[in-house]
Amino acid sequence: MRWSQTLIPTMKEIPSDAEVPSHQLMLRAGLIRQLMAGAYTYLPLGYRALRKAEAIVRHEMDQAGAVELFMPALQPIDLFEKTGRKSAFGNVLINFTVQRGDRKVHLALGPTHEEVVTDLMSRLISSYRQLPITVYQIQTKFRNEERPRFGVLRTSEFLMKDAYSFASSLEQLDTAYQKMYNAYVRIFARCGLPVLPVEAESGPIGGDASHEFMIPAANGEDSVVRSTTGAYAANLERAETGRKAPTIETAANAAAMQKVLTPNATSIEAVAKFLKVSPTQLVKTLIYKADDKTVAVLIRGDHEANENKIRRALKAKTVALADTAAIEAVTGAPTGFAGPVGIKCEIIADHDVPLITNAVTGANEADHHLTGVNVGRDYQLATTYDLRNAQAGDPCPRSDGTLEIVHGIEVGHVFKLGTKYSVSLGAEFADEKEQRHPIIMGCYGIGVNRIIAGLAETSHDENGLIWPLSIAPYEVLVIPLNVTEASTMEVAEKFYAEFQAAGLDVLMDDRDARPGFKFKDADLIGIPLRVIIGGKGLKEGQVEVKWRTGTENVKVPVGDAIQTVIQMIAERKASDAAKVPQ
RNA sequence: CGGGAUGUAGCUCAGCUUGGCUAGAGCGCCUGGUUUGGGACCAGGAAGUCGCAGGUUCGAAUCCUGUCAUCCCGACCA
Repeated sequence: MRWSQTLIPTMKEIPSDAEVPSHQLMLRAGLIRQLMAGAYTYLPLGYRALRKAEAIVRHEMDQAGAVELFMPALQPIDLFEKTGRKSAFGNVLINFTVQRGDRKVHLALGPTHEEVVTDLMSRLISSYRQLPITVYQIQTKFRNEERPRFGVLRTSEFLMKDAYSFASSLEQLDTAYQKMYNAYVRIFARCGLPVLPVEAESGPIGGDASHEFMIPAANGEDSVVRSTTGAYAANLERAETGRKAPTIETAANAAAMQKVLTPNATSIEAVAKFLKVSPTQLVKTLIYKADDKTVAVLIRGDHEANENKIRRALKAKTVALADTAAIEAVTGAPTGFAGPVGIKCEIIADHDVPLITNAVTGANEADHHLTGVNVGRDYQLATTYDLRNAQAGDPCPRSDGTLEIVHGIEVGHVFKLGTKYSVSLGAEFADEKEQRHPIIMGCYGIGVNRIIAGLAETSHDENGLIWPLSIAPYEVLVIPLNVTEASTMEVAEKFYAEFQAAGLDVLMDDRDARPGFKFKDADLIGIPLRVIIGGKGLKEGQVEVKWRTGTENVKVPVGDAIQTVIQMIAERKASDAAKVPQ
């Protein structure tokens, strides 16, 4: 492609609306333009990169034995009503009614395709002999994000590769899951993305039933916990603290319990400040409604409760903070003064709570707290649980390392669904004894746009983008320094034609602009290999070749240059491919 | 949905506090010329419903009210 004949609107200045690096660079390099919050046009350069990512995803899905199909984005709302996800998605699900003749039809724009694919397979699968099978598509998804942000990282319309596996046994599901997991590792490696697979909230099957693939990045929306030894990585929602259940006994130096006046001190900070003690000395007593039961959850003052962990510890379906009436019913006091001593409900505690000697807790009485509270003497615990979010410095649950917290961009997710959708949509198969069972499913998503945005976010320098060869919109950029010089253009045109003939993706900057201007744009759009033709070099019979990441220009005789460039690209491809795990 | 900020030319911004003639600059764009190895220079030129609506006023980019949009923080995120 000739630069003058395509549309690459580079910008010298940073658009004021863009804050994160990927957004700034993708705008400046002419990859995207915004239509509205959360909706972006992919300009020619951006679309080429997106399609390259798409091609890698498609190739690896095919290699993993998944079969491609294409489902409608437009979906009937009743499928979502059957699975309960109309209310689960709430406002995120874009849905509306349209008039068809004399009736109204209620439609949704697919935020994902579990319903559609399960409905489809329920009609197509009848026997265990047809299983297992994995299908996938690459398609635009729609979600009415409450707050689209970070440019292209979080949008209301995005390209997703979604795959769904259908199995007749847990063993088949495990195999399908592992194939997808391995394919994901290869996909991100081929895209040049340093992803971290982390354990994620896993839903009904439990165990290692869900992994997210995270790009470590300062602007990532997810918090990821990882061990310094590399033995463990998990989403903060999921991460174990690595703490063990302590022996529950009253400390030898337990002080007497005292009731103290703490007017209007209802928060941990206020109480700590008022009594001049560290928040680590306090016990937070959170009153939860677990299904229909009211429960007091004890967490150390400086820790954050994790509702998923609480729900699992209580074996409840749902947990939510209790309302004021329920709190007053068990504490006999207004909100903010709950404590374990004398409370009228079940108590569960985090591992770190009984370790606090002479704790400060609420007194279950307005404007009062207790000091010198000790487990075993003042309140009783049978056991303790992991109920809080992990923190930096916690021990690693799998090794002798410690945990640290990093931010990450979620670019992929693999998930063992189980039978949630097949049960609600009646997708069943008959086994060899003609017994009917719900099909066991898995789902596997990749945000294709996030591959591009993630690269822009993490692979750049002060001059612009740095694309890996596999995703770069063009592999080679030919720069004739002066397009008004016939001798320069003769060489440039020959190179351009020969590179194309050799199957390289080549862009030629044929604009009548000064060299410095072209170099700045070249750095900005980040094409991996640059061939510079003109000036003194050409008089000496040489052209210059430079990697975007390199510091040195390599001078090559004009006659050898075509072969040299073709070879450099081939070698880089080979060395990139060698880094991809089998 | 709660909090904060911003809307003036394609982009970055000034002008607004204290209302006053034809609304400015840099970059970009067009024409001509000189230039040509890290975002050139000279001369000329085009381009703006000052987000939108209403109000106050002799007079509004500027003051008031409403509204829309965008960005950031938080809540939310199968």
